[in-house]
Amino acid sequence: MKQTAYPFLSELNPQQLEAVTHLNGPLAVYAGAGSGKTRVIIYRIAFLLEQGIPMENILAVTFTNKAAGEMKSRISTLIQASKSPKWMGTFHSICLKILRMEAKHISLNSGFVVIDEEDSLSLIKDCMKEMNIDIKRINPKSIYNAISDAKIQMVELEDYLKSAGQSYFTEIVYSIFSLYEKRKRETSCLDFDDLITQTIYLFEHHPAVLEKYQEIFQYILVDEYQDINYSQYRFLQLISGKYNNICVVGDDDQSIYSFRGASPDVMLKFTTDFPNPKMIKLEQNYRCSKTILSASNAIVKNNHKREKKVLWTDNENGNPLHLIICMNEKDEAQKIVRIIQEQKIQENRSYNDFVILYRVNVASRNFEEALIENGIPYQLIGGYRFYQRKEIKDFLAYIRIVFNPLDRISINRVINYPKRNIGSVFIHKIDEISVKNNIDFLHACRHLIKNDKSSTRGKKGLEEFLSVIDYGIEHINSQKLSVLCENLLKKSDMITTLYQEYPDYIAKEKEANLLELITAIRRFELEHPAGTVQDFLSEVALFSDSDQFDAVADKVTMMTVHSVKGLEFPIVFMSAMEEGLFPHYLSNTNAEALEEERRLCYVGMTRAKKDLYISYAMNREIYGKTSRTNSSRFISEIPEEMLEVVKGRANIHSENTVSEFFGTKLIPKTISHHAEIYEKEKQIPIDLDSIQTGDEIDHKIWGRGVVLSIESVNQDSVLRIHFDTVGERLLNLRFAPIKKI
DNA sequence: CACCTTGTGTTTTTT
DNA sequence: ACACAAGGTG
Repeated sequence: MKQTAYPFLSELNPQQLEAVTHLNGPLAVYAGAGSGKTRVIIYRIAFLLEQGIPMENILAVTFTNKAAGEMKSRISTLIQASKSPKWMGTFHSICLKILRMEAKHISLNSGFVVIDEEDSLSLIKDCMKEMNIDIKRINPKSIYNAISDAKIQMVELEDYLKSAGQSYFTEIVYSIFSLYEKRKRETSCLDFDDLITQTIYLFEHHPAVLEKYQEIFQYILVDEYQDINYSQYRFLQLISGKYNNICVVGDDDQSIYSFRGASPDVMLKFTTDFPNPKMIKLEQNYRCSKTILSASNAIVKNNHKREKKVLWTDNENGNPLHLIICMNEKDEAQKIVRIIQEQKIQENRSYNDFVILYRVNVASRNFEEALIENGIPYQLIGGYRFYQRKEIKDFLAYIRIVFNPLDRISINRVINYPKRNIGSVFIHKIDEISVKNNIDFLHACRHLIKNDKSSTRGKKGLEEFLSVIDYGIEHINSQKLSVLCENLLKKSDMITTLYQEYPDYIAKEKEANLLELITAIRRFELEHPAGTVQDFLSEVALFSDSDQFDAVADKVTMMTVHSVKGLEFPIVFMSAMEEGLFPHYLSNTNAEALEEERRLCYVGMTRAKKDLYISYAMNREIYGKTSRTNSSRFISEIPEEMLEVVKGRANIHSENTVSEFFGTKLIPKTISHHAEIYEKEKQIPIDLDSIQTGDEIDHKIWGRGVVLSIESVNQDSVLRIHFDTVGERLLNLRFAPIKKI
């Protein structure tokens, strides 16, 4: 190691420093929540570069593309160089890059298309229909899961029955699996899992290629190692095989993707998997207050399957956790919104200090409404992803067909959209022509147009469809992608159709989304001058929710607990903490799944730097019906002295009566809280109608003040009050913590 | 073939 | 509540 002083190394604690400067051989860093994990990775890369290791010999695998992007820019700042690491991204994007370059070795068309889960599902449905398997009796999603599982476990199609066992179900899976693979091959498509497994296949069958990449990837870093699955693990083993300079960073307590094939013990197994590994534990937390950290520890320590570690922090004790008890989900949303408004004014917070977390995406609805109602800017991460919206996927389908006329999934999607009188009967007819003449579907279409002299409405529609596609194919080389897309959009008549299909305001939004897509293509052209349309399309397919999170925008963030991993916020709301929702009822059946829910809860809680609010509603409408809830067992795992019930007026618009308040069944430990909150709710500090100009009031924080005026804004009363301490302030009567003197 | 009605199921988390 | 599929009618 060179003896130069690296100024940035002085910012590290001894363990971090050790992890950063460990040069050769396998290294596992157990990095607890908030222990400076990202910092270690970035500094380590910077250190490697300082040691003279070329940028292109460093591979850094991140969990999201966003994380990769952030890492790139942070490294550039740190080493003050404009060039950024070449090999940095998710497993999927890295494998994609390799496959594009090496496709020829495994007789793959290098212009292959990446299909997302929705596409995979619709392809599976098509296969099932073709095989006369009733979609109602067998859930296509379960087939998809079975296929995906097999791929993750690196079970090849031929070995599937041997490996999964012979049963009614596996036989069906096997037959659909076969057809699914055949269809994908015919149309040059790869699904998410193929990206990884095909790369491994490539390496295993072409030692020379593997060796080339082993030589390239001299230093490997893997973030969120606890969330990798078997195939990804296999990939790492292969590429690290020569130099063995692999550094993995993770936290088994934050393993929350076992449903995707990750298993928390990969982390624990690292020592036996790689030769002479070094282990470093980072146990100092720099993020959370003492209270938040110990409450989180109190929860996660109930898990049995974990590496023992004790996180500690030098941060101050901070406030207790805040428990918000709500009548129903609407009340919950209002209470949270009020707290945000209150905190913003009183603590001078900005909106991006807050994040509202929930276990399931559907829960975002009420918060969204409440935030809109109160004019609070927000960003919603997940749910309906931009590139997954129907209109976007419809239009992308046109582009995909133009560039890959074999793409049957896309053809099926838009051959009759906009409506062209092409129904299932007609499509079947084309299929027959295609089989009989041994030509692909699109050629069969042309064949039909030429040879079928009848003039049905469908035939006319087909001509229209072909003219759009042909226009695209014709100008594929003469027009820039963005220009071509603009023209295709016009030709396809999609926008006119949108206005016929939807009410104006919705159609407008969808049109805006499509224009946004064109903008995104233009941006792509600028950023990747050499990029091909396939590159753009795959980028789109691998684009994830969390990629759109904008930390700078002054907006309240809403996202699932899963997607918040890796982020931190001063103030965190964990909402809908009820049995059945969190832990989710589907995880209630086995102990392992329950432990994962607990880890998930831990992940959510440890995002909070300063204040952690936990809320639950005693009645919740979910999937169409309202039912009583029980508070989450995780709440009762928090030591009582760390928890303080938030006072607040019950939602006056609530349909629930006070007697229902006590009807809720409770986990024993929280009963006292309920009794308490009920008493507090009764002592509402101020009466809505009893305030008038000139009254003297007492504010929780600012003390004595005089009401100067009362205005009505929307449905709220806004008080202008002059305080002795801070002067004039505007307060909303609905949530101002004031008492009349 | 499109449209409407009815019925049925399905609802975790994501690259 | 919602989405989707099937089934019937114009």
